[in-house]
Amino acid sequence: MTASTHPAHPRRSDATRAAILRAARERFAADGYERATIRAIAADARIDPSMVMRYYGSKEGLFAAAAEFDLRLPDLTAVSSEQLGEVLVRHFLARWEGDETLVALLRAASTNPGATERMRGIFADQLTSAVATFGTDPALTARRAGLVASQILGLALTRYIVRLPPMVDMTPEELVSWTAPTLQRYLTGLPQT
Amino acid sequence: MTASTHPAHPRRSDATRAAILRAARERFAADGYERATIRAIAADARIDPSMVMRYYGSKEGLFAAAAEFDLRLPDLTAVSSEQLGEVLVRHFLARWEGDETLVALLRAASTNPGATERMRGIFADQLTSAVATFGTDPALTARRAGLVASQILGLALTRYIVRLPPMVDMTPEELVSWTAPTLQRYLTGLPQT
DNA sequence: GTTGTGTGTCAACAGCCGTTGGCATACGGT
DNA sequence: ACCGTATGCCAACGGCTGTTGACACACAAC
Repeated sequence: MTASTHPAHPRRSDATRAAILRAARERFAADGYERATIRAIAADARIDPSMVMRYYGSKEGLFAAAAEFDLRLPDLTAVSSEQLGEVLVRHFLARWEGDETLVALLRAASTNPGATERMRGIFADQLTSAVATFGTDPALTARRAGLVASQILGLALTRYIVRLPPMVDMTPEELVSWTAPTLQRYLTGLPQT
Repeated sequence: MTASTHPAHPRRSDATRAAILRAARERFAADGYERATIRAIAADARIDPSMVMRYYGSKEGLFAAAAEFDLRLPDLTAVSSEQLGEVLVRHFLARWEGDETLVALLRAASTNPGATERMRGIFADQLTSAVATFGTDPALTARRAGLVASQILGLALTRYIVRLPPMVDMTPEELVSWTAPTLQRYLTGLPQT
């Protein structure tokens, strides 16, 4: 976003901006929105707190920048219909383990209204539209996506936030093999009663 | 706890204590741990903030009292083994809809370490021991309980915290019919791979 | 070299927070 | 009627927070 838009004028402060963003993501992920203070984030980035204000306007603005996120869902039309569940869990797990942005967003979503809405938007928009790509009953796609979100977010909550021992100890592959059938049924199973 | 232990000496302040606790649960459920201020809770209870300190010692103490919770899981040995999932979801949904304590605990668990540990304890102890009552492979009971927790907590997170529209709109019975088979498989299904 | 602009530091403000101690009042036992 | 105790309010403290404005320095353009 920063360097790519103005390649001729790379700002000297781009490194600082990036350092702030990285520290912010760490703190938000570890402490949640209200406990993560601008002073602590600035200290992590070895910079004065006022710089954060200058570059991101406010704490809300900083969080908005730090929680920018794209699920990068794969093209589900290219997946055989009986493997949808497995592909989805595997993708989400990889996305979660490799990027703390989602953990930051999830932690903050419980207390910060803005974060809640962003989380809701991500899963309502990106996931629902992905589910809609393969043709099922349009009236059902929304709740199929909602149910998938409930299991995916429950997985993340118990593994990364609450850290329930069995959920932490299981390997990604074990988690996939247990939860893939669940998602598969939510996605393609017959509507229940 | 208060009146029952000393039935001969009902404190005159029991009503105040209860009012504080009720207001605290509401605020913690609505705002989370850090945004729920003692001043706001005291105002809701129409009382001075210092009273909260006198009766509960500190904000942590107040939260500990407000988040006291028992899942009251039914005796699963009395349930036919193919109905375990349905019974469990129905019980949890009823417990969640009727008592905001769990929502308060869940909201706080994302940011407050004490709340996280309590949540972990509740689901690790109460749920695991309930799952252990009907005889399955003891080596698997912990992860079965963990998986059940992931779907149950994911349900609560998407319905009561993030408020994903499809998860909010579904009736409890619809939720039961969709998720009961999931829990059933986590509880009694064959170990995957 | 001068000027202008971007980058960074420092000190401080106002506000809210949890928490404390003192003081008034009402109650219950004798 | 008296006294100890419980209950409640009030004012204030110290600390931390997001945020702001003034000031110092570095760099690029001309």
